[in-house]
Amino acid sequence: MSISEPLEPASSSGTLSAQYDPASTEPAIYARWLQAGCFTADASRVRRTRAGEAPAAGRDERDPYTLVMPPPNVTAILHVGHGLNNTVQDVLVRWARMKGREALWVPGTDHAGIATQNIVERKIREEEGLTRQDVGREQFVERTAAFVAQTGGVILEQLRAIGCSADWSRTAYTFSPELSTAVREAFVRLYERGLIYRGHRVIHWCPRCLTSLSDEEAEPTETTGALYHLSYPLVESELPAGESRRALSVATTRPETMLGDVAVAVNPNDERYQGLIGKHVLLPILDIPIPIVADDYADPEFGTGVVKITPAHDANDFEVGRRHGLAMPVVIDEFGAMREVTDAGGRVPRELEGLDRFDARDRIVEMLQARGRLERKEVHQHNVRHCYRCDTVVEPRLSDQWFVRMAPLAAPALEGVRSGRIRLLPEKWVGVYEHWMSNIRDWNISRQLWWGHRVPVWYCRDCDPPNNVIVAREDPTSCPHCGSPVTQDEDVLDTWFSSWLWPISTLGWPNEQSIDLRTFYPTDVLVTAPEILFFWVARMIMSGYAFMGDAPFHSVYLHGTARDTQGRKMSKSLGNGIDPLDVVQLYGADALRWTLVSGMGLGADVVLDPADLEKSFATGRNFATKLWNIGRFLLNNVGSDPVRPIGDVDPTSLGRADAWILDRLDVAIRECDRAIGPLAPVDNAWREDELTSGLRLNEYAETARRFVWNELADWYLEAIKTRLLTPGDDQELARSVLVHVFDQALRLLHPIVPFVTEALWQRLPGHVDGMFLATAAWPVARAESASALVGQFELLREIIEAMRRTRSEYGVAPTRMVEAFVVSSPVNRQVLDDESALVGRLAKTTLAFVERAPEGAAASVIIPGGTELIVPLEGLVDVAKECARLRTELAGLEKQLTALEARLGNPGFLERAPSNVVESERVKAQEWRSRRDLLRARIEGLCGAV
RNA sequence: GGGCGAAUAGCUCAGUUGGUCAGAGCGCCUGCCUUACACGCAGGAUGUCGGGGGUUCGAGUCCCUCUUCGCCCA
Repeated sequence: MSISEPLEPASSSGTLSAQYDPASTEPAIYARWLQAGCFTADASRVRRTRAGEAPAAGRDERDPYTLVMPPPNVTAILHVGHGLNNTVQDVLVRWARMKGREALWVPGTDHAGIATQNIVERKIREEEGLTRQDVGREQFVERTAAFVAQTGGVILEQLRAIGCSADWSRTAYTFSPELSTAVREAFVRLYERGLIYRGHRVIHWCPRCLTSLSDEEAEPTETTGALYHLSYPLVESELPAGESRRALSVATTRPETMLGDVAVAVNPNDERYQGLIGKHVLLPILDIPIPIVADDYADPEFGTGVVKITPAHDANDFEVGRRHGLAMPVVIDEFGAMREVTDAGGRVPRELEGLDRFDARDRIVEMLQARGRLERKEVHQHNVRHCYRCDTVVEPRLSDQWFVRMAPLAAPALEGVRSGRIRLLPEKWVGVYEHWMSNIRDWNISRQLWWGHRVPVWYCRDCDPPNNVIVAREDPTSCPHCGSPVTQDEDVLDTWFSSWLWPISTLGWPNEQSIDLRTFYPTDVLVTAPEILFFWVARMIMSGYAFMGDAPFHSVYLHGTARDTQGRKMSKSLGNGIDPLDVVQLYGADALRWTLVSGMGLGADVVLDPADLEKSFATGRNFATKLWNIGRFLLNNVGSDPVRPIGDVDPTSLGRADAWILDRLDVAIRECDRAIGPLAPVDNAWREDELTSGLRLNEYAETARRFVWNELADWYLEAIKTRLLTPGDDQELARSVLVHVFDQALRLLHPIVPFVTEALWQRLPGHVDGMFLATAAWPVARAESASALVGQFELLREIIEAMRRTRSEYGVAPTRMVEAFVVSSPVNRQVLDDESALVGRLAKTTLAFVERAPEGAAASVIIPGGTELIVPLEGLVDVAKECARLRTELAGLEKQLTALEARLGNPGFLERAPSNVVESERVKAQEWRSRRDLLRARIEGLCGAV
């Protein structure tokens, strides 16, 4: 298919089908966009004023607008969460593109260390009955890479089906050679700055994945467990005189770790235990003496105030152990089984050896009970950390790991948000962010996995520490100090250590001369879910400052979560997910996108019913169909002959409806602009009032919808139907205005529903082949000017609506013509007289102008502005009912008027309220008074007395 | 245990800096196959803005408190 070919060969009748068919339209349009390069960013068009760079003269120059896509796992398949996330980004990037920015949306995937490794391990186990150890590291990595090459990145294809306008020519992958270079460079630089170190401490360990996890990856889950109260006997020979206790009671949730106990701790200020500090208790089962130490960590309020210390199996105990120089016996192995691992000679009884930690817990409790050392067991609520990838209970484990020293990195990142360089939306996340940043802990970045970036550290066989550690950009073959052989560290890096570089690495860093990096960094908005605020967003901000000296983006848009009707997060395991591709197939990508965008307040969750896609996505489908039908009407009635450009239309020739819809268009454009907000801050920092403004995608959607549906279709289209049928100048005028406002409406809507708008836009009369709505200009509102015609059309709408209400209230048959009397000012009378045909068509009413309301039974309405409408409706109007209705209206009005007049009579209000408010209240009071008087007169006339 | 946040129409939610903001969509009720659209058109109903107190000329909108529910961190 060629770009210049019409989208759909004109059918014999020249009309479109009554129903929009997204399935046949969307793929064709997407293919054209790609073919035309609509989504490919051109760095050479970008004006980026950097020191020493003069903007090139005489060229199409734009400011850049950059988004980096949160990279989905390379093995992921599209779910509605991705749909939501990427739709938001696509709306923004399409909007920016239409605003004339050089828009770049960088797509890509994440190699996802644990997740991908787990998948391939499972596959090998299922298909060949082998473990990865059987396969061997080198082989395993090769096979994983092959698996990724073969099946990975499916999700990026799927994103095209929902219309994502990413620049596929720049697709990135965290494990590509380029991005791997960035990872290594980042590691080496941080190491050189003293910000990466090897630490020996207790970390989170997943005994299933066999790797360490960062604090963020070990997710706490509220769990009902047990608190065991154990009795540790005091060493009697040491007891001070007068000590009556024979044992100390300690409470623990993990009795199996007692095998690794090396002390019990009490608070130094706890008077109950003053005399016992320095003495010993006998560790039950093992019957070895361990000291009673004083440490602030022991909380006098918790349990008995005595806490057992197991340095190798609890992070807090580890700190206590370090402070007191205690031994650190390791009694649980990497698989979570009881075993004498390190410094634990004789601590694991033979009968427990090799027993899983949870089985061992039961056994040990039995053993303690048998010895009379279990005092009691109580139900206990506490948080247990689980592996975020496989949900296994995390085991604290003493080991050597690589850490990033975070405090120095956090400082500028914290300041970036505090100073307004970066804003977080919704704003409530700022507090969460600041709290985390202010209490930041070092980041364990080493993983005992095979799938990932190998830690660029080598150890010399012969040198002594610390010279034996070699951290290098290029793989060394021998020790630079002594030439001896070197071996590389076995660990790989946390996947997030590559994704925290995403905004810089995808643009070419560490090559600081990279055109993309110089052109498109910093990026603009980061769109993601709050769940990964710490995992990813905060760390990207830190890396942006650390490596580029500037924030990676000026806005962080944290959107809500897709949930089912019971409020549960959609997930594969719950089976309550929605496949966006199902929705695309059934109703089209536009329906999916519209539903998501219009239903999503800033940061609010989107509730969908996975059991009823029709109900969930009808909103979007119906809207697309409505647009389609507006287009259909337009094409059928305007034809394909070119229309006069709106700029060439003489403004004084405009009719009331024309002036009105053009005014409504301006209002809609302004409101859309305000809702979606400023593209970027001026001078790199948000003003106070801008910190929370914009990115209200749902408001933008609603405004655009209201314009095209409730104003353009419901009123303008209806108003001009006869004009379009009658050849002549006025027909030309109406054609011109209609095509213009629909064109503008399509532009406003395109970022949200790109397919149907593009399909219609390309069919508008005068469309030049090869032009795309995707790259057309965003509408600009005209300068504000108050045309009398606009108010006159509003009067017509009021009259028509009043007539419709009256007819409906009295059950007048829809087809029956009704006569109504009008009492009004000469100006309004002239308007109504001019437009009698319109009123006749839209309200099925003929108007007769009178000086005063005629006598007799009639329904009546007072239009704002003082025009009276009296509808006789012989035989239908019930005078009593009408009087009651009018009296109710009058009562309500008088009540409000009383309150208003009280306010205006209040000196406090007059003195302290802004003058414009007072003034508008005065005007309002005047209007209400005259309306009240008219109502009273009407009631007197009809009902005799008020 | 600490911190943050939310409670607005039957449902899902808007409501930026206090001054018609009591709103939208869906749902519901009534009447319409009006030659673009029944995935539609016209009309309609519904809220003590969680309870209580306070500040203010004026409060869903600010403060305090209670209740309920989320999230994050220990």
